[in-house]
Amino acid sequence: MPAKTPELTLVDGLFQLSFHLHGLLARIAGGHDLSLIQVRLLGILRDREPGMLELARYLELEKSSLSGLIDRAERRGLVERIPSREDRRAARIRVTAQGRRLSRIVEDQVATEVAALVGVISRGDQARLTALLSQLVARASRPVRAPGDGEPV
Amino acid sequence: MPAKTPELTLVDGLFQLSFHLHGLLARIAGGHDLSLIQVRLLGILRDREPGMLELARYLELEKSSLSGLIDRAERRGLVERIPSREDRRAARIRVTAQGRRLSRIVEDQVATEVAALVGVISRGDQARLTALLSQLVARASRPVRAPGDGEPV
DNA sequence: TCTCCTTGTTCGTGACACGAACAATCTAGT
DNA sequence: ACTAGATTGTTCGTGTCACGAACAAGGAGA
Repeated sequence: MPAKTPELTLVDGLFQLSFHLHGLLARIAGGHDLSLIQVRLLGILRDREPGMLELARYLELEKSSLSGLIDRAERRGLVERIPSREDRRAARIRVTAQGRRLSRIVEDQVATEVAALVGVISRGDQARLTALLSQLVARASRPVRAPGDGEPV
Repeated sequence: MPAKTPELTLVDGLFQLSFHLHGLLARIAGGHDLSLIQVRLLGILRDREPGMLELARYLELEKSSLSGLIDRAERRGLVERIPSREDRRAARIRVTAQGRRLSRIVEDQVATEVAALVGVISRGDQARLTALLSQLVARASRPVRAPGDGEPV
């Protein structure tokens, strides 16, 4: 493995930006007494009303981790447990009006800051960057497949 | 599904990629029983031997948070506290050979996976992406200064 | 009915982070 | 030299987040 290839610089750039964005998000969320995971939670609940297990899959958490997370969010009035009528074990998680409001505020603030950040490059470059990122994200969200694997049927 | 503004799509792309990279790093680190913060710690110690306060600044942590972090890393033989001879309160933190080895393994694995990820775009596009990221990172790493602030003396 | 599966909680453990309070030491002013 | 204050790092109590094991309750199929 050669030491200083152009790829390494790209890797560095990707991670530096990645850490910066995470820090930005954490800082803004923290300003509203929210953690990253809670922001993700509210984001997911924006257009869904999942059960605990479903929510655990979205967040890639164990179900046991979720109980406490929802407990704390519910205690703060951000979400509520809606008991299911078909299945008396189950509950659906719904974001409250307050949770939605808070989520919006954070989103707007993040969008503003990131817009300021990407404002340093030209419109055309922004479009190019968007296109490049789209390709990477598309690849990233596809499960890694061993070479020679065919398309799943 | 055309978005309202191109910026929003760019923001989404940035965050999706950012989360993916964080997850990738966390997954690889976890495979070696390391947390993200410990990987960062080892990375910083790669070419430094800072005191606790200096290290806290690098990691953006409170000094009290660091004691436990170093305790755990030291217990696992990844770092060691070197008592300073000039100042008997202070200690410098040094990565051990084992810590360096582990850090290398993680770095290589990450580099490999990210290289595979960026491999989906052409060499030329990789260079373009690197250039664009560099601009963003340069902007990001400049501290935001309030209007009227002078240079610190 | 009787079993097995599913849904969600509880409990114990541990990493991580913070602030307040503390001990030890260094430094400056007198 | 001596004292007052600053600096370095730890300890302690608190809280969030995450996990796995064990559990209760309800559903579903034989």
